Amino acid sequence: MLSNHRLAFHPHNQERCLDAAIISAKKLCAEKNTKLSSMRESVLILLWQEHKPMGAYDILNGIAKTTDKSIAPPTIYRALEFLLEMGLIHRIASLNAYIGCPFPNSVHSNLFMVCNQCGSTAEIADSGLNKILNSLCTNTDFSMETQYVEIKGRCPQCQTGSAKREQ
Amino acid sequence: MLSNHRLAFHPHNQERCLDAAIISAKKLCAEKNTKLSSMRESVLILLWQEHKPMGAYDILNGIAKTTDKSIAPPTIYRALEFLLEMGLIHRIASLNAYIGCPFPNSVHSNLFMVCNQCGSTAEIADSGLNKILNSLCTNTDFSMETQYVEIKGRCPQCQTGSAKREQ
DNA sequence: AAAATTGTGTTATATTATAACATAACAAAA
DNA sequence: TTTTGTTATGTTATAATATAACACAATTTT
Repeated sequence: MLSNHRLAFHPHNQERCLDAAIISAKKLCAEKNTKLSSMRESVLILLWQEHKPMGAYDILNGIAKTTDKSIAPPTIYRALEFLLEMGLIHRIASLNAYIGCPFPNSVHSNLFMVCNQCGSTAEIADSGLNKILNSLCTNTDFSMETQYVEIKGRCPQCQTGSAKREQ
Repeated sequence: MLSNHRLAFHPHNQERCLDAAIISAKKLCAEKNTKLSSMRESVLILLWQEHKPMGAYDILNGIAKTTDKSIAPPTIYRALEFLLEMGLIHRIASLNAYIGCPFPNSVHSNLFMVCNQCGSTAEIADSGLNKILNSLCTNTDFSMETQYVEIKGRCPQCQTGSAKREQ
C-alpha cells in the first residue's frame, strides 16, 4: 500500500515536501520530454504549499498575488490540465478541486480520503482495492478507463474531542 | 452483490423500471413521513425515463417542456436535494449529474460504472468493496462519512467493434 | 381561524469551466 | 538569421453548475 496519510493527516515540514515534489516534477517532465514552464511550476508549488485540495479560482488568486500581470481562468486551467496529464496532480471530483500527487512516478489508481473538517487529504494506492475494482469490472464486462474513489469524513486529528482545528 | 448492470447496460422495458421506482418511492416517503410532492415526483420520473445521469439543467429543461410555468434552478435543486436525502437518487460527482437509485430501500454504499460513450450507468453495491474501504479507513484511523466510487470506461455494448450507439 | 411548518416562486449572483481567437516565446529548418 | 512551426500564454466572452435571500402559497397543527 502506497500512502501519504501519515504526512497528510499530521503537521510536518511541508517545505521538504514541496522541494521534493518540484525536483521530481522536473525530472518527470524531462523524462516525458515536456516542459514545466514557470506558470506550471508556480501552480504546482502553490498546490504543494497549500498541501490541501484547492479550487481553480483559489489557485488563480494565489498566483495573482505573486505577480503584477492579470491572470485569467484559462491560464490556470491549462496549467492544471498539463499537470494532470503528467500525473503530477489529481482532481478531486467531489470537491471540484486539485491536489499534488505525492507519488507521481508510480503508475497507480487512487483513493482519496478528504477530511470534511480541516480539508487535509491523503492519497492511497492499494492493490487490494485495485483488484476488487478490476474484478467487478471483469464480472460486469465493463472496460475501465478512469476511476474516482473519494472518501469523505474525519481525519485522525479532527476526530479527537470536538477539536476544531484549521491545521 | 446488488447490481443493476444487466438492466443498465442493455435495452429493456424502461417503463416498468419507472413504474416500480415511483411506487417504491411513494412507499419510502410514506415510511419516512415525507411527501413526494408533484415537483419531486416529476423530477424522479424524468430521471427514470432518461435512465442515465442527467445534469440539473437538463432536468430543468425536461421539466419546463411539460409545463407552462417558468421554472428556476432552485426549484430543481430543491427537488434533487430532497430525493438525495431520501436515497431515491444519487449524485455522480465526476459528471455533476444525478441518477435514480435502483435499490433505494437498502442501506448501501455505491459504486457507479459510467459508460463514456453512451452514458449508461450501472450501480453496484458490493460487500467486498465496502469491506476493503472500511479496512483502509480503520488502518489509517479515518472516520468515513460519505463515499464516491465512480468508474468510467466502456459498457459491454459499446466495446463491441467501433459501434457508436446512442442507446 | 391563527400560527407554524413546509414547499415553491423569483431575482440575483456565486462558482466552476471552456470556447474562440490573438499574441508571444522559442526551437528547428531553410 | 530570417522564416516557419510549435508550444505556451494572454484576452474576451460566455457556458454550465449551484446557491443565497427573500416572498408567497399551501398544508398541517393548534
